[in-house]
Amino acid sequence: MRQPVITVRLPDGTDRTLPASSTALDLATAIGPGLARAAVAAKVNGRLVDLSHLLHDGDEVELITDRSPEGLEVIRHSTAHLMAMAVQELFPKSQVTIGPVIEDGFYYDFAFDRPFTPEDLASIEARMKEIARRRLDIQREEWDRDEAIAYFERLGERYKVKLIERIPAGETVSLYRQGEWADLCRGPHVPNTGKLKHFKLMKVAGAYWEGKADNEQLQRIYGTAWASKEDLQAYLARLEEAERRDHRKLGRALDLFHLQEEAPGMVFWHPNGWRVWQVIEQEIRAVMRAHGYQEIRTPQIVDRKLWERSGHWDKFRDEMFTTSTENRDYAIKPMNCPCHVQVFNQALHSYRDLPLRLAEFGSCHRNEPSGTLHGLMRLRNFTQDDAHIFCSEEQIQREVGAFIDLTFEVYRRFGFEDVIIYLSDRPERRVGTDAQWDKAEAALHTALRDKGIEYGLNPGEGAFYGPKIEFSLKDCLGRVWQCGTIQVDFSMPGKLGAEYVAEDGTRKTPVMLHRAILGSMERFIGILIEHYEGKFPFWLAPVQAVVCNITDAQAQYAREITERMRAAGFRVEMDLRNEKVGYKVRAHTLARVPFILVAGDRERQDGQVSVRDRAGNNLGTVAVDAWIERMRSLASAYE
RNA sequence: GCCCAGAUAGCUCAGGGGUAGAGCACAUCCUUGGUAAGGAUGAGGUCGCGGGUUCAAUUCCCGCUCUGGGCUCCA
Repeated sequence: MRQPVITVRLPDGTDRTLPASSTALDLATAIGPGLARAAVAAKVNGRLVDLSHLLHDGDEVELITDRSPEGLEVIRHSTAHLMAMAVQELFPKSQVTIGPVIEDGFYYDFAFDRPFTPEDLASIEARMKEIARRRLDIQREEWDRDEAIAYFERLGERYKVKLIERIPAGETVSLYRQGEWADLCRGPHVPNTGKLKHFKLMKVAGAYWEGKADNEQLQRIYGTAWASKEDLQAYLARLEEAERRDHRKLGRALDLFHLQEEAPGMVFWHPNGWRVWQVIEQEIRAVMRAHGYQEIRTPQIVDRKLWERSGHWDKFRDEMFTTSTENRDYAIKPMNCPCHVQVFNQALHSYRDLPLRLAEFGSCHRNEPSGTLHGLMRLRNFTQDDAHIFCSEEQIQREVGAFIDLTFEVYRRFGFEDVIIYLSDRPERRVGTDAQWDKAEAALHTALRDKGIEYGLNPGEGAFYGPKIEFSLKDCLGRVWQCGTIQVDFSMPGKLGAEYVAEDGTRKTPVMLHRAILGSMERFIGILIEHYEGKFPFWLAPVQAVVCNITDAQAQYAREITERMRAAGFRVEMDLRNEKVGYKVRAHTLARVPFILVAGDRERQDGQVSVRDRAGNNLGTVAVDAWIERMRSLASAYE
């Protein structure tokens, strides 16, 4: 009698015939033992499933190996389960909650009567290795939803019960079992704990149940997992590299700035850091002027009444620094817009004045929660490259389009090509009419689409006063920081009495666009430091060149040529110390000075300098005038 | 703000119930040396702040501040 068979189709279009009741793993084995070893899951008719999944006639099957991104996710997910099992073996009182895959790894949140310590982490990791060696089969089980609830209730797993209760009654849920331990999970998982080899637990942290701050706090353990030892090592090396780029370390090493206890979240800029700031500020100032902005300056401390009128007092009182005299209360400004409206209001404007663009390097103070402060990236005192565009509704789209172009131009100039863009649209609580929101959102969408820009959508994440576009850059650890933004505001101009006279002689309220390109000057400098690993391009470098003499005999010559380069507008220092030239070269190379100019007797005789760059290349000996020309061309090319 | 960890010389870090150590940096002297560290000598610390335990605390305990990693938040 003939055995029943099924035929499945592989991704390359070929068909394969297998005995009925074959699993995905059987298919892998049939194709080759290497594939069977490497396979961690399968994709059947587009759906990710376990290797134990039964195949049917006509299925389209793709085997997922540990080399594919999906396979890696399966490994990480299974490693999260492995960790949870290890934790519960070691700490039977702990309760499991959720354990998702994240970029580069996974985490699992536990409820436990005490926090996990770093020592716990080591023993958990050791137990994970041990369970992996047990080579437990990981099996999928289908449970009735109510029976699953009963099961986890018996185990005292309150959080799992809550999770399953959200699944409609009567539905089937899946559990994955490895040995005695099982967890509610959609899957798929690797077939056996023995497949999990290259992982490391990274850190413990608190995290709120369901991500809500008033819920109980859980213990989160972060881990990383990879398909191979090499990948794991490469990842750990990447973290070390990130540490080398950390703007806080480089800020100290390059003497750019410091922070200290007496002024938490506020920066002390050192001469080198402030030079970088000044270059950036002058650059932005020039760009603003060229694009029709007028720079202004407004007060730091403003009567509370203005913040009440703008609505900020109501919403952000706790985050505002305040001060008072005998009979008046003030707030140190947390933002510039109300002040800019005051400037706008000092004249009766015609529609002919619009769009009116007012810019300010506005220093703002916000009393951010202590736990959120982070180097230059998140501060209590920061300076925005802020501007407000007062315009009519009809002008929104053009202004947004022009701003997008400007933003990309500026980012490119600073060396950033990788920009992450999100559009946030109307939240539930909002001001303005639906018609206004329709128009404003459409203006933002259209402006982005016209430029052919890819962007994501954050539904409902807009400000209460209008939709916005946000432009973000990444730091050395891949953390994303918002820099640029443009926000449509229907609310504040009206609240603060801004008006213009329209063509027909009636008074109208302008729309206000809040916008910033760099966002916070401090944050942007932090990202720049990490992006360049402190090796600022020539035009941005705090010290662009250092002149080093070889012996005292060239000290006077070194002074002369330094002065000439300074007179030409360059930031040049000299090092006349009684040290060998090798010592000086090393010092300034480590300080990331773009060019080291050695002036010895040979150079002095011919009016030259010997040029070496910070990468160690010898650029030869050139006449001082020629060198100044070379610096000019580098600076004007933003190199 | 919440959870965990940390705070020792200017910087990076070691140490440990009996008032402290390295490297670099700094100062002085010798050396005038051609592209990543020349040599010698020296100075430098209320061991974050406050309280407790102890004959004795920088070390152990508690509180606070700040920093770091997360969580929440971010006009």
